[in-house]
Amino acid sequence: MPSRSHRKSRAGIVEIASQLRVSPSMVSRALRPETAHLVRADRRKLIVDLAEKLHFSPNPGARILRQGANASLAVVVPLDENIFFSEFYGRFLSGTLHAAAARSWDVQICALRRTPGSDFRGALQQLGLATSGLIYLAEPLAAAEVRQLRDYRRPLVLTKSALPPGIAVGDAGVPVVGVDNLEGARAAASLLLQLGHRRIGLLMGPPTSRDSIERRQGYLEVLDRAGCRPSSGWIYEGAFSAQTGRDGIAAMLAKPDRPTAICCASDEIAFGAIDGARAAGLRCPEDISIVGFDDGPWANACRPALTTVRQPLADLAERAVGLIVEAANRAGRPGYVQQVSEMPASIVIRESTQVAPAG
Amino acid sequence: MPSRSHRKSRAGIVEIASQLRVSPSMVSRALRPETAHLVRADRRKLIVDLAEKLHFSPNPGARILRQGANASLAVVVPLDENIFFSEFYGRFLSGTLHAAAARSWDVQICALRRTPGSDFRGALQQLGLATSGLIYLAEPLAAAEVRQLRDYRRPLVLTKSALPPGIAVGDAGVPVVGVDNLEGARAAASLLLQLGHRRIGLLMGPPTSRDSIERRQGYLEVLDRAGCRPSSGWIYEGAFSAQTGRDGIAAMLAKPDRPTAICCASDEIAFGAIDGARAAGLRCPEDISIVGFDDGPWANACRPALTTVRQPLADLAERAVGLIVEAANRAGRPGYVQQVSEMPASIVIRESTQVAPAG
DNA sequence: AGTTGAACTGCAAACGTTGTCAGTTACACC
DNA sequence: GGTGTAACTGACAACGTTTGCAGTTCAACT
Repeated sequence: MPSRSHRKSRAGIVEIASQLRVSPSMVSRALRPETAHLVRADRRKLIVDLAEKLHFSPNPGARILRQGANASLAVVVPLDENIFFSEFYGRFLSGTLHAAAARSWDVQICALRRTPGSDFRGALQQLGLATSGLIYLAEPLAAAEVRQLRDYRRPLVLTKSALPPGIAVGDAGVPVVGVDNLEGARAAASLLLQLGHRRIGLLMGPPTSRDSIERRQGYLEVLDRAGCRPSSGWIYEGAFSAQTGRDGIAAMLAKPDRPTAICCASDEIAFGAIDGARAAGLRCPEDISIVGFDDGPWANACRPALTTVRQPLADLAERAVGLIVEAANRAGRPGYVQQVSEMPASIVIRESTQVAPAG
Repeated sequence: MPSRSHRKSRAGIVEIASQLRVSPSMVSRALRPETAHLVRADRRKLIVDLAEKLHFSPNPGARILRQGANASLAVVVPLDENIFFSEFYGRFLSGTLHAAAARSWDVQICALRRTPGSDFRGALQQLGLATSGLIYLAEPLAAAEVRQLRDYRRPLVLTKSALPPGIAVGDAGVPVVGVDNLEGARAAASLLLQLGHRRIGLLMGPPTSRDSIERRQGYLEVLDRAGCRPSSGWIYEGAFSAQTGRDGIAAMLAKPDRPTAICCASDEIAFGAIDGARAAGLRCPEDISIVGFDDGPWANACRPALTTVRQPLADLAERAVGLIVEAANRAGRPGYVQQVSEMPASIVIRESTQVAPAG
């Protein structure tokens, strides 16, 4: 903990005031843009100069206390070594930073270590202590935890990915933002069909992941309608990792009949799939078309550049921040309006897809 | 800004006290672990229960004000869309989160938009308003800005990458943490020499980047000593991006004589180089060995897995947080001890390097 | 029953800033 | 010189919590 003697060294507003033989009020006024016009110019200059010289900065505690709240929100992330590597967290967070900066809000990022027995809501409470709102971006919650969250007394936004698959977004009782996985997956599957592919495989994420489930559903919906439902040997599930892509495609290629196109549940899986295909002597996109899901930075930097579904994570973050700020501003408390925001995902066509090879 | 009526809804310590006909002091004591033993068990239970029921959480402002400081630090990052994508920021930040969590400090991440004319120190001041310390992780500073920072009155740590190339780390006048680029680069170059490579090219980052300069120096030092200084056509500089790798290797392969190994200034450049080599019909590592610098998550996930220099960014972050916490705890102010911490970088040998081809 | 000490409790004073309110000054105008 | 108005100023009371201090209770001893 910061020592308390640290504070002793601070020159406060009264110190400045007494040196200048002015009242503290004047110093306060002179130093804040909103009220600066209230003090005579020459005096203001004196004050500002001295404040500058003394390296004055207002005591945050006092300011927060006085003003009742501070313009800051906390983002709760899992305490995981690699979270920033993931497209999802990285881009969402940077979007949050942007959106918050645009409103001159501060962003606090807290890691949440969840242990099964611990008081989840209490921990969250603790984390969000010094902020006006909370965006939950960490591991999927249990249904019971979502219920606990309903009466959380500060502005709170959940990401859809954190909502357990069993709960519909509309029933969460808490504002939820998410990407329209269904529509994105449908678009990807449709593209492959249009390119003439009929034998299409699926490389999906873990079956416990809401995102993976929704994407799978979107793919299958379109393929079913076209009469191209993949056989079970053409559906492979694993972690959201390159290794899953490599393993999955190896498994598919071991079968007698092989797909000419693959839908993946993430870019990373797609990279692994391209790599695995190459290792097996297949060229992408000539021999096999592959679409990812995310449109992370690598999608455009790798070769072949990846055709993929763009997750509008920045928009998502913008929306989440917007909801928080709005809720914080809503003076009275006219009850929670259930807010569900699904952001449209769109397909980005690059090099990893091509018309289906003849035969 | 959060509305002020928001606060009205809060049940404070006095509210609890009056409902229970106890003094606020008792409530305060009962609710904080440090002082809980001072209140009789039955009473404490009453208080804790009611606090729980009312979803009480202490007003952060008042607490901070009273205690003089709060256990939190701010990390200043650039307001850039892709920062989290970069290995550097991502891993450093996640390290910071870890280190802070271990000390139960909070981390606030602020984006700093730097405009040339603006008051840099003031902006920083503003950003770190509510925190006890600052880690500067954003764009390289100008020499004048570093000078301004010397008398920053709160614990502050700079990353070496942010220090302009003109200033020695020892002269910054501010604690600096960084990676020992020199030693890392030397190790990489030595490895290639040991593998029998003599024709070695360099794909470097921008000549304004301190990191790139130091890495280049490390490479050249070792190569010079072995009598293998690359000709100027074998040294290519660009952004820290895959495209630089692709462009650079294309340029080198256009020359009559080609290198058998390449040292890169970052993993990303190395990925581009591998890709470019492949596009030109060369296999990595059989025809050309390539080493990166960073050891980001992709280094191990791509094929061939990248031989690279591991940046101990988590250690770096740990050290930075440690310095901040220590400085915050140092009760008196026995002057700034100039702290320079260079963390050792070590080489990780994977698949992208091999003994030099004969001839 | 009186004494002692430990365990517990409440009062009141901070912490540093800001907004309200009631002045006080300065200045132009009659 | 008086009046009216606008511009400026200072005193003071919050904001909600923590903590030093001075009690008060209570059980265990003489």
